[in-house]
Order: sequence, then C-alpha cells, then structure tokens
Amino acid sequence: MRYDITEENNQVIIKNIRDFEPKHIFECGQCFRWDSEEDGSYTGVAYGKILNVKKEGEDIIFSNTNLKDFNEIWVNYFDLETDYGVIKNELSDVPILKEAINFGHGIRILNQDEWEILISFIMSARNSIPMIKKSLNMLSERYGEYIGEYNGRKYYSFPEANVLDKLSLEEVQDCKASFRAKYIISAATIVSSGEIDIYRFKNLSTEDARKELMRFTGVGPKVSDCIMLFSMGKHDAFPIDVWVKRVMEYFYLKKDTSLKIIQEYGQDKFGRYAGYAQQYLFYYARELGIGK
DNA sequence: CAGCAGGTGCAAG
DNA sequence: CTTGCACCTGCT
Repeated sequence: MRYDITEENNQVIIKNIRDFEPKHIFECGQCFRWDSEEDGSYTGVAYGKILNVKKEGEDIIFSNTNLKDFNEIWVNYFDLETDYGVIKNELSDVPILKEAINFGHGIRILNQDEWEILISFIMSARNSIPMIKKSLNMLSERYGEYIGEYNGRKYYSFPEANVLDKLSLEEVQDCKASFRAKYIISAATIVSSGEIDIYRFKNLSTEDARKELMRFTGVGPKVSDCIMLFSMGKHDAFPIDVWVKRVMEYFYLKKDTSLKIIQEYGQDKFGRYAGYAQQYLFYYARELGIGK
C-alpha cells in the first residue's frame, strides 16, 4: 500500500489512503475497546497505548502517537499493508456482495491481541455489544494497568492472564460477566499456566487453530472463528453470528439452514477472503436490519 | 409485568 | 452427528 505520511506534534497524518473509514472499522463488531468522541473520532487502547483516530476530509489523523509507534504498532494493527482494493475487486464478483462492500467500504480487519480477543469473544456469547464493552471496561479499570489520560478520561490496559486467573468467581461476575465468569477464569488459568500457548496459533492452519481454540470452555465454532479472524490473521475464517446467518439465508440460502451448511457455503463461495466477506455482510445486515 | 435477544455446554435421541 | 434446552442480564 502506498500512502503519504507526516508527523507533527504528537500526531501522525496519512494522506491518500484508500479504504479507511473509522466508523466502519470500529463499529463492524470486531473490537470493543474503542469509543466514539463528539467530533466523530474514536479513542481506544491497544498494546498499552492510547490512540485517537479521526478522518478529516481525505486525511486520517492519528493523535497521541509518533512515527515510531505508528510504524511499530499501528501499521500492523490497522492492516495498512493490505490492499483492500484487490480483496474488494475479487469479492465484488459474488452477487449482492458489491452492495455490502459499498456500504462498508472503509472496513479494515484489525490485528488485535490474541489474549484480549479470546476473553472479549468469550464475553460476547449470548451478549449485546454495549454489555460486552461495559464488562471489558470494568475488567480493565479494576484489574488492568493504568496507562494515562486522554481527553479527560482515564485508560487502562486489558488485564493479563496471570492477573485474571487469581480472581474469584464473584469478582469476575461483578464485572457483569454473568455465567461467562467461570469460562474467563478457566481460560486465564489455562493461558497463564502455559498449558495452551495461544500466541502459537497464528502459525497453525485455520483448521488446526480452530480445534485448539475450542479446547477452551466458552469457545465454540463462532467464537473461535472471531478470535482467528480478529487476532490471528486467519482471513479465511467465517464467523456466523445471528446477523450473518440471517443475511446468508436472506440472500443465498433458505430459512432455517443449519450453521454447518452456511459455514461450508461461505467458505466455498468466498474462499480465502471469507473473513472479509463476513465483515462486509455483518455490517450491512446489522446496520440495515436485513433478514430480521 | 412478561417476553425477547444472543452462542455454547451438555444431555438425550 | 444432530437436536433441544439451560444459562443471565438489560431492554422493550
């Protein structure tokens, strides 16, 4: 990807980048720790840093950062090396997808931390996005490290596995984790003990990573696909939540199709770009209420 | 007030 | 291997 980049007083500004829309990126269901500001920008924490992202005209302004962090963290985090034009071009041949891609044209799939995403998507099971965000923020405020203040708000890192594994069931439930609390403590124990090394999974095949992930209680087919897609670079993963199920049935299949069939259909139709297709379809379906 | 949304685990077919 | 139900909380 080619884009022009400049740095000035704690900001990095990118000009001439295509396919980058903060609203699409932060509201397509892949992340929970970014919040919109009054000016339409988004502030969040990743890899121990607070960042604000704003689109002004055709420029993307990254505030509270510098060129070093930008190159070391944010280029990879925002998947800036990937040319989405190539992906869109290929996927546009599939019926209906062209409309979904136009609708969410600025989506990028973030490369997030494996541990944070594992817990985030265990938390997502049978839960709403506002509640997931609330729970993850409570966990971070109470058990993460204080990072600093930005725009009048304090920010905390996501707590490590060797912190969460020492919490009681009640302490995790108090963060509104509900019946998922036991899954979260179990995952923290498994990860901090080294019994399973999730940071190794990005080197496995999608199929093997999926099997390994499902060894965690609270991680089924959908959650494992989300973890692989959003933190392990497995762009052929195809997570099917209720919105994707609805939109797939609405456009391509018939009602009450089993998840297994939809999964096979998606993998077959969208191939190595199934994860990107899933993101465009999810955002399209959810924002427009398709199939509901 | 009851009804509903939302993935996974677990038991039973 | 597939199906049906319980899990828990906030919102309508």
